[in-house]
Amino acid sequence: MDTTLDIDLNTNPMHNPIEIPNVEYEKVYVGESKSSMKDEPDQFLIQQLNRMKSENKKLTELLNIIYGNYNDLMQKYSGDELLNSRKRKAHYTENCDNFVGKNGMTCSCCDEGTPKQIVSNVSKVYVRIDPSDMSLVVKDGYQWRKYGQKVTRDNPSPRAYYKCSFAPTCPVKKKVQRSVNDPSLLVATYEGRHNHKNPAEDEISVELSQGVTQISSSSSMSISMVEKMASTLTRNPSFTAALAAAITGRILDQEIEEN
DNA sequence: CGATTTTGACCAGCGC
DNA sequence: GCGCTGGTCAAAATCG
Repeated sequence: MDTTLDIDLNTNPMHNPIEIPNVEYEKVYVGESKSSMKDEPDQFLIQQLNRMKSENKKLTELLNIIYGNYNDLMQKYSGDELLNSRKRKAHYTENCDNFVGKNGMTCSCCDEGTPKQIVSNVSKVYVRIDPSDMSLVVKDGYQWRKYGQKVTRDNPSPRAYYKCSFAPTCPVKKKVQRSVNDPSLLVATYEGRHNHKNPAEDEISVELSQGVTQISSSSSMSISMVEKMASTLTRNPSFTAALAAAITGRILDQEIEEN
């Protein structure tokens, strides 16, 4: 059974059932004259900031909804293979699973069915890949160094072991292996949390700031430019990966707070 | 030439 | 204690 859920990273906020103040958005970009924008660049930036805050709030709400849906889903799948205990006693408790589709992703975590001593920074990410693709590579925005590969007993496909390239400063490790049931699904298990920024996120924030600078300095800007930016970002695998990482990080933070 | 990957050896936990 | 297994190490090979 395919448990992968897809979220379309579309550029149209109204696609989302949660309403985002798009009217205001259009007013800012289309309705205002060039001169007024030139006269009040600060006000324009403040409006931009407020709009982004508003969208951020909506995204947070959406995330909470996804979170709730995930809990429902995990209750149904409490006996699922994903939660099977390892033969070897684990020194951690899995507390977050993430699902990443090829064209989008959803994420949630905090399995209520797992033992209660929780809190470790272990998460799973599922990546849909081309079945003919034999590489065990999960593009998550971080740089990894492979330090081992093993064939495990319960899965004919090899498991690859990676450490963060920033090791030993950054203690994060990940294991990547094809799903035993679905060879087109890569299962990446992350252990620990990065103590540095995601290089891809840095890249994206640079792109974004450049874009905003370009918009605010342009007298002939249009919504198409914004759409183009959004399109560029959503087509960028690093962006979607970084988004997944950011969401995972947020959820883990929430989990730690709750415990 | 430095960084990364490959791969066999080694180590430790677990069940019997 | 022994064998099985997952995880890690480290030298050699490969890559850019």
